[in-house]
Amino acid sequence: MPSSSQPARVRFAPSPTGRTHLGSGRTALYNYLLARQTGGQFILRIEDTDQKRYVPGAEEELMNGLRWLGLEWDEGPDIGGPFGPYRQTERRNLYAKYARQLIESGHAYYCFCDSPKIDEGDAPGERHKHRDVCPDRDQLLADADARISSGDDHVIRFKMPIEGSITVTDAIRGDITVENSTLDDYILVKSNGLPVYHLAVVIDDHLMEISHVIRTSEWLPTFPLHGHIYNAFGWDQPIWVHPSIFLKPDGKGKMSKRDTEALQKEGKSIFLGDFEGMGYLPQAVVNWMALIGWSYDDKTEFFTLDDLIEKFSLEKLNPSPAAINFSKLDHFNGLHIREMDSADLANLIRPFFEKDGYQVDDQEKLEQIAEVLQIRLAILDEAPEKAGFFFKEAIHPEPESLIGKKMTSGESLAMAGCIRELIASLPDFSEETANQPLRDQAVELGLKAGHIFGFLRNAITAQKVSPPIFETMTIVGREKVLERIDKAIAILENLGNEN
RNA sequence: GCCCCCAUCGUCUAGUGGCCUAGGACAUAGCCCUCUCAAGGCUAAAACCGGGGUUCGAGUCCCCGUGGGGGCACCA
Repeated sequence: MPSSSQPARVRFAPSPTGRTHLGSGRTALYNYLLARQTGGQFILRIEDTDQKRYVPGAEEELMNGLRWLGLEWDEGPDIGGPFGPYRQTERRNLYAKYARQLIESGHAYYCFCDSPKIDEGDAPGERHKHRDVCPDRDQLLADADARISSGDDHVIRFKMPIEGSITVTDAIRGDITVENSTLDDYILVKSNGLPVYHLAVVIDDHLMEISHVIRTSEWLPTFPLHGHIYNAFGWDQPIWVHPSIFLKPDGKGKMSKRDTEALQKEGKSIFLGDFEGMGYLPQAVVNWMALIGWSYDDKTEFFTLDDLIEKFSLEKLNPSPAAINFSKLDHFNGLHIREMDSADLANLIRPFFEKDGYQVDDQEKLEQIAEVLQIRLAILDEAPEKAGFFFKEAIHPEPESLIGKKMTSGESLAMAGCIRELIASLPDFSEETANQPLRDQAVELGLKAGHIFGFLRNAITAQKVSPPIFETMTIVGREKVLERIDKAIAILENLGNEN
């Protein structure tokens, strides 16, 4: 059931201050889903009013990450749109007019205090409220204007009502009422003339006709302020939605820089830009993220992006904070790998083989390998360790691995000879033609089929686990299979000579 | 410290007063299948934070505790 029948205009509005996290990915996803479901627009807006924290390249990584996930935006800094510009620093001239409007209507004031000094040394708990000490709060506008024209440094602050309360409504939590006495005269425009988030977000969301603001619960504490600003302008508020934040895997707090680094040491990461290289599918990441804080029903968990567009609903968002769980991502990745076309899988695993130094020049072979790997892979990254032997010129099985359970090296050698002869003598080589004869051979030798398969596995792959042996041999090819058996025989002979 | 939010298996969750003897999924263990490994199938263990109300009846509503989380910048 759609959350809203009206087309939603939603935005994802990150600030380019660092690498893009999973949490941002999920926020973007929810916005995207609502837009697509209702036939509305998904807008990308860059909130870069803090030049000090600006990180070059962050914007590019962000866009790459969203595109990798499949979240294409309809309006944004790179593609433009009817409500542009979509980068706040490019909108800077817009904000002054609105700030002045707030001042003239008595909802804001010029403040000439040196507030950093006022607060200096105060512990957060002891910090007094600015509005209780500010001498400029009730200054005549004419006087303030005179000081400004004489060049006095100033900021613009919201004139928070001293009494009363405000009620704002969050779509997943309901009404939230806060006493104005617990709020303060927040800065709206910095002394450099740029607006802070609180002002810019309200103005931009209003001008861009945003219908739903979906952002994480970190914004809940300043949510009442945003409500006040809307009221001061006399504007209608959008529908507010604050999905909960992600907690680190142990559930104790959100990811810190230290946690992030620790995670990377275990080969994991919460940066969107890292998932592809780690071997995850965007479909799986989307599926996984969507389900941290949202659910469809009591049993369905596998979703494609299209499924999510159809099934997503604001009503099923969960208000409580949720720990991220990488083993579940692995599981979803496996599910999505199994769902895909094996030729596509081949192209996806290729770079992982190449990264490990394998020469992948035979596309047909790669596709056969992909087919065999498809149900055995949870993470693409595992492909080389499971199937690297297919690309090796020569393999080196451990001598002991060629000796069957409860068999001597001599018996194993004899068995190997019989197997070699049989495989070489087959008119045609395939599972159909080789399976039964090999099993018969085992019986003839008084052995179990497992002995023969085990020997072949070790001789051909030099691994104790591998894909099913017939599929493996088919891909390797009879010629190379015989070569490797010969090598194994030589190893066994050598072993016999030593004894 | 102050403000705000949250509270069902280890984790993600279903549950909107009787359908709950609390359902699903991941992870864990066992079994089946089986040439190894997977995949798949079956099974097991595993939760309503506590106390008060309201009600014929509470996981579900209210209050208080407790616990967890977030925020308290001329950052977003």
